[in-house]
Amino acid sequence: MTAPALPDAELNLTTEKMEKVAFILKTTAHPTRIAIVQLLAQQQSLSVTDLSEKLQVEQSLLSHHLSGMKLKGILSSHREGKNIYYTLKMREVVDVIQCLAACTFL
Amino acid sequence: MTAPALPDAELNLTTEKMEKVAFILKTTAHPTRIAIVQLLAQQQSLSVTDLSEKLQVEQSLLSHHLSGMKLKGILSSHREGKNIYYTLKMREVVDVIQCLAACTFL
DNA sequence: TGTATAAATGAACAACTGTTCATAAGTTTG
DNA sequence: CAAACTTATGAACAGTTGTTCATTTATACA
Repeated sequence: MTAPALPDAELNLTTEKMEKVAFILKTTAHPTRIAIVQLLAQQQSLSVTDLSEKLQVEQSLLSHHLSGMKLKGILSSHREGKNIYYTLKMREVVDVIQCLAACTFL
Repeated sequence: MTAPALPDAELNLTTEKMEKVAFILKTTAHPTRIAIVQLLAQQQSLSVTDLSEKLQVEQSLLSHHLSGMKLKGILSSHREGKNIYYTLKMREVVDVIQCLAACTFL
C-alpha cells in the first residue's frame, strides 16, 4: 500500500531497519505467540482466560507471553471488570505469518 | 516448546504449520542473518570472504551463522576452488522480510 | 467486609543463542 | 612437499528465553 513492491534486486534495508525487522521476527517467533496472533486476527479482542482455554496454556505462562508482546508493541490491552482483554495492535504481523504460511513447502 | 492445540475450524494454520512458521522466523530473526539474506537476494551467490567483507563480520562468527542457516534449509553452499559459495535456497524468506520492511511504522 | 475470580509479577532454573578464540581441515600454488 | 589461504569446528562463556511455581494485585459480589 505504502511502498511500491520492489523486485528482489532492489531490496535494500538500512541497518536500523534490519534491526527492527529482526526485533519483530524475534518477538513473534514462538508457536504460542503465533497462535495468539492467529486468534486475535479473527477475534478483535480476547481475555486472558479466553486465550488460556483456547490455547490450553497455563495462565501464568500465557501472561508472560502476553505482557512481553504488549511491551514490544504487538498487542494492547484494556481492562473490563475482572477481565483484561488483549487486542492485536501491530496488524502487520499477521501479514508476515500469512506470507510464510502460504509457502508451499511448509 | 510445542504449539498449543487449537480447534482447526477457527484457524487458518495448523499446529504443525505454526511450528514451522515459528522455526523460520526464529532462524531469520537476527540482523546479521537478515543482512545475509538481503545480500543473497541480490547476488545469487557469494563466498564467505565476500560476505565477511561486505558485512564486516568476523569470519568465524559468520561461518557459524551460515552453517546454521544451511542446516535449517535457508541457504545452500558449494565449493569452487578455495572458496565456498552460499546461495539463498529458501527464497520465500525474502518475501517475509520485504513484507515487514514495507511497514510504514518501521 | 471476606471470599472468589482474573491476571500480573518475580524468583529460580534449564535450555538455547551469540560470540570469541584457538585450532583444524580442505585447497591452491610455489 | 610446505606455505598461504579459505572456511569449518569446538570449547568456553555471557546473555537471553521459556517455563514453573508461589505470591500479589485488582476487581466483583455475597
